[in-house]
Amino acid sequence: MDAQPAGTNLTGLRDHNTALVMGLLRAAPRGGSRVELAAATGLTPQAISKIVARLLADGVVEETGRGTSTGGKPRTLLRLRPEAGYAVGLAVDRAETTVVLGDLAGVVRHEATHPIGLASARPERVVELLAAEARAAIDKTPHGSRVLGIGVGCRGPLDYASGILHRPAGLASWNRFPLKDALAERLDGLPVHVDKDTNAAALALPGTGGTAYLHVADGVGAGLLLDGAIYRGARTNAGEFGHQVLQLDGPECTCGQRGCLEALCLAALADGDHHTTARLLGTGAANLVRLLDIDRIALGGRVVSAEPEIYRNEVAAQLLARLPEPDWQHVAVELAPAGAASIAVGALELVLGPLFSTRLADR
Amino acid sequence: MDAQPAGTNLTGLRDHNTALVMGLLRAAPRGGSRVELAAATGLTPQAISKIVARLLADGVVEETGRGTSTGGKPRTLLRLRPEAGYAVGLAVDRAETTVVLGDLAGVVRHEATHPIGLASARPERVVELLAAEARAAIDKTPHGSRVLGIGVGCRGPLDYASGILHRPAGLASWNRFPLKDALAERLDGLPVHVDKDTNAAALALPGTGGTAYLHVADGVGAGLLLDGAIYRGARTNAGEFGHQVLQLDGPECTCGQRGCLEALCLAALADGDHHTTARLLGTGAANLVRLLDIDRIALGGRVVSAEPEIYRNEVAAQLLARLPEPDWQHVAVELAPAGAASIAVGALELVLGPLFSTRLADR
DNA sequence: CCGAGTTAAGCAACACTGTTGCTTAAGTGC
DNA sequence: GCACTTAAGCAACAGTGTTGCTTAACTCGG
Repeated sequence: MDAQPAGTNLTGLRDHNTALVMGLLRAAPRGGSRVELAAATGLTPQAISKIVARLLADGVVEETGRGTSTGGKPRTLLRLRPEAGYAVGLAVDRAETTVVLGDLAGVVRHEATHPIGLASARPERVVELLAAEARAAIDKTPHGSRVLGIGVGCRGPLDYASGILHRPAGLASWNRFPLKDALAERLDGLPVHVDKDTNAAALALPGTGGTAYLHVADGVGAGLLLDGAIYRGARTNAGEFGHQVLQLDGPECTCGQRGCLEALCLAALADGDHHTTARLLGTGAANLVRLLDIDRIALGGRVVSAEPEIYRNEVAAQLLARLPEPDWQHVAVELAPAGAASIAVGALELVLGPLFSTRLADR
Repeated sequence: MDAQPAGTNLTGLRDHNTALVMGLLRAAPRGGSRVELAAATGLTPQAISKIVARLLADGVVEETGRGTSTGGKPRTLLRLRPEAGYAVGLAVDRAETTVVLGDLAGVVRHEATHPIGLASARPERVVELLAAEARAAIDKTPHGSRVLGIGVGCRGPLDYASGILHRPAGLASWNRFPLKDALAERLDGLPVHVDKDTNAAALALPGTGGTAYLHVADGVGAGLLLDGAIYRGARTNAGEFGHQVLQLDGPECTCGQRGCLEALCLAALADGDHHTTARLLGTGAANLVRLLDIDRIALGGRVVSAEPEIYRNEVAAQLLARLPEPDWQHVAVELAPAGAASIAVGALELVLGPLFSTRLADR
């Protein structure tokens, strides 16, 4: 008789509804009103008034004027006060790091790239430099600002809960390195979240719902947004999209199998054949859509950025050809914003996301 | 500004905690105590006492004696009163239907199989017969019992929310048939849930957490239990495990692709080659494990039941060979209980499950 | 121009949740 | 037999969203 699920008390109830309201306001950049919030949450207008009053007192929300009347008193427009909180997002690659400072609304206030990466030095030294970069970003905020935490996107495998890396390819010295705790220690206990770069990139996508982000660079990976949240799996290592076998008797892959999607793609890329690579990616995507019934696919990564239209068109074409009912099973294929900055923006979301939605049993 | 997520009030809070307590008691067949419930939920003992008092008054829970003392007053043992509620589970196949009557604890009180299936007659007539079978099962309950609802497991595709079938293979007359509403209408509005047979089979598995149930019979499908709940996807049609492409230039499949796992398996089965079929299944399972980081796989379906040990051993062997770190990524491979009864038991769970856990934003 | 109608938002009292502080019940162990 | 320990209940409480009503602010028709 023990389990994860926790009971909830009045504090939890309040926090849940408050997060819900904040989330709705964030999703409405033009500003929402109390009435709309009441309709969207199912709570009474009076309850919303109380919640909003607390948020106004905390300086998290502000009134920005009046909407147009619909026959009576016009609605008072509300919006998040972006400067009520800041977060730092890091995209740590092998050779360089992109740092982003974002406000509560997720808008990037500052961005920089530095030649510090996982392969730059010993882990302890790299962490020191990363912490310094994070501090520098924090120093850009107005004096006395609330800093909510730091999100880091880097290559996996890693354990999300503990923030410990697990044998990252070609980076033996990082094996079992507690990146999360090491960073937190050097930043006075500021909350730190470390996730795979593919998950961070998926979080940077606009919109919500079910989406698979497919990443093609040195390898082929995926970030899965299922029911609006990153799906991580039992050992927080889900998303190994590239090592699905597509050709039983195919070429050997570094992972030990034969005919992995990644091995096939990299072989085609060696010939500069983006069309074949895209077709293979589309085939893998079709497998994924059928298994998970996902209705949106986003493509990103260095390779995709080289020939974005080829990838978008070819993947869309493969899905159309391979799914028996393209109208019922329609899948939107999009290009994700290019570059490491979007990973850093997604890392921000690791910090900000929990403020805007709670599952109400998370604590 | 609109979305699914609903705000929660005191009623929702109470229902959430109540369901949590009931769920913990169900999971502890030997009986739990108030103290244990408090520890497991994080609520205060007093709050648990109040919740338990309500459940005792409702007759849903009963005290069954005292536990052993640990130095002080012994704990009062509590357990669910199984006869506090009943549900009916139907496993509807092409040619026959298994009906199960289960109590609140999920124990089967009555079971029967009838030669009525989707292909037996026109849909309207079949629904009439199914409703009659459900009524017959309900009549086995003591007079005045509370009947909670009916769960149905049948072949897909179908829409879980509306309970409408969508072009089931070889059953054209059932296309777009509103099975859920038709059954509910003939059963005086009793709650009805209709889900794919593979999802029902997954729900029948003991234990919780992340599990993939792989089903091999006429076709190859899967039911995905992610984070303890059935994952259904955007159009509630997730689990199309059999139509993943494993061999790009393989034989043609009925779905229009080439080299689907299902096509390869069926070809091997035509030769009676269970070893090859099992090996292919294991390859597909490895793809799935890498994508979803699942730590438990259950095997079922008519074909598996014919040679269960071959399938278990071969799938386990494939996973061991194909996952680079068998200790970190250990996957338990089990055999699911055989037969249609287990699908019917899982269908029960469609009704009972929501009583024992709520996501607290489901309404 | 003005009053009726409409819509938004606040005030006050309320119902009901889990919490807190204390008491009572029912065992163990020296 | 008494001190100690653990379980469970009682009573008062803090704080949530709800209900009923009032006030604010705008539209519209005559």
